[in-house]
Amino acid sequence: MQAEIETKPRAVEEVVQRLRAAILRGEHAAGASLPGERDLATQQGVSRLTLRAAIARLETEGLLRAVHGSGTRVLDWRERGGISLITHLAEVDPQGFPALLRDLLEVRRVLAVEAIALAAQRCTPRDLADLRDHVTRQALLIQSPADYIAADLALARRLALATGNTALVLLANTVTNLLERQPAMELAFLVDAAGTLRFYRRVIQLIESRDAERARRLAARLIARVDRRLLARIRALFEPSAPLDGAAYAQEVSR
Amino acid sequence: MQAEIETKPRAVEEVVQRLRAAILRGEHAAGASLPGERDLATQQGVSRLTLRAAIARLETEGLLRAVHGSGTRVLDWRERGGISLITHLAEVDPQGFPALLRDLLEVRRVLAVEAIALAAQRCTPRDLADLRDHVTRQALLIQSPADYIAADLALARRLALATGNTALVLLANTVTNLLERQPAMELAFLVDAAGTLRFYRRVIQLIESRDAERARRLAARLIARVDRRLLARIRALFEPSAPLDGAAYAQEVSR
DNA sequence: CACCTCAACTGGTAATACCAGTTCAGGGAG
DNA sequence: CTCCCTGAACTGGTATTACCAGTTGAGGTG
Repeated sequence: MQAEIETKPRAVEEVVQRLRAAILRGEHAAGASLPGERDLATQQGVSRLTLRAAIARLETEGLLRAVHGSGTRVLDWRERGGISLITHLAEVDPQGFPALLRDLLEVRRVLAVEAIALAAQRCTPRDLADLRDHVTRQALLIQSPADYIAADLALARRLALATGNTALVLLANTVTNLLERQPAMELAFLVDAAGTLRFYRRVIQLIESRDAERARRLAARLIARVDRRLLARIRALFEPSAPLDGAAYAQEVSR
Repeated sequence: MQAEIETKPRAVEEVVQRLRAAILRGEHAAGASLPGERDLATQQGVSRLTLRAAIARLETEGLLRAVHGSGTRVLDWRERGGISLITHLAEVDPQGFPALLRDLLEVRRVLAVEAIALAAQRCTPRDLADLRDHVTRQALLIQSPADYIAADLALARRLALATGNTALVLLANTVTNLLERQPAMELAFLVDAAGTLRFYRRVIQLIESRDAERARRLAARLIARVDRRLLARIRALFEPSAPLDGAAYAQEVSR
């Protein structure tokens, strides 16, 4: 267990976060032009090179568009912003967390249901064994939140692999890679780790049945119920208390 | 119409493509280390700076992981690769295009069905008007493939916005941003542009009905049929002919 | 033999100069 | 006066060089 608690944040990373937060907060209006790279670099206290690296990343996130000779314009994140923004939106507006989680769960539900159905239809015996192994090993990590979460995300990747659908695999990777680095959202699943494990075991049973239609039907109900409970708990946490930062939230959620 | 036919590819872009293709082709084994940045830069004929920019992008795509002091390792794209790889997988293995398209359609179907249902349930009158406007305007572009595709992708974004689900909006943006730059896959939809427009009009009717459950049921059937037809045509195109490059493929598809 | 240390890797930043598109004001031709 | 065209002065893109900062592992030291 190589404790990765305090990885010193790189300069680029800090600039990215500052700029991203400023844009999401609307301090740079959509459509407006950013200051020139030379100015912005000194303004952020880094070299132009580092500033450029930051801009490049924000470009891939769909927040900026740099045009050679013209300038760097701020895009409307609702029009162009990529899925990687979803965790950072919660950072900018902590009160919006429950709403974002609801949205994310709505998407996860339909994707998970389809994944389960496809897996029931196409997964290999080896895929199935992998999934079973994974769940039993994850159960042992229930005391260690960080490892548990990592295992949880890895399980999602396994399920995607079991579908034989490359698009689903890549999509799962995109989201899990994201949550691995910004676990704030994934932490929500710790509110009922034991229940989640039972849920996984029933999902595996559905896949084992090899009946895609039945799996789809039952999984839809099952996940809808799980999501409702999860969301209710999260909303309850947000009712009385003040806005939470990541650490306090993690502590509260994991009890 | 500012003809954007020949935008000179930037150096970074070329390096990214070469490295990505090499990795996806397996020329750099997963888990292995890349040559040092100094060596790799001279080897690729660019400065170390440019090479670093390329590496940074491949990191966000989930193909590489650079560790300060240690080196840059190649990741297994099936484990970590993000959704942005889906278009490039087709470039590396043109024969796999129909399979990838099938996978992408399977995912699109469930997301689109859910989006339609959510839109029927929550969209504002303004959202609905936007959608209607968009379809009528898109119909006028049927003769101009590039514009038609752009409009098609924009419509997907509008639909996502109409759901009021932020996760869905960002996900739609991620995929459409991708396809805008690498239209190879989106071109498939040109095989039946007229049919697609009819399809859109029926979708809007479903949303207008404001009956989420009915919309979900009918949309699922509708999309399944559209996808089957589309896939059949694409497979037919790939049967007799040799591997196609982008231009030839576009010409063939749009007739 | 175990431990520690240090040199030689590795990637990360900085500073500077220059290349290459875009823009737009200003001047000349009609 | 209008139009076009040119060119300086922006903008982002690349190259070069030097140095900082983690990692690693071989070799010295207890």
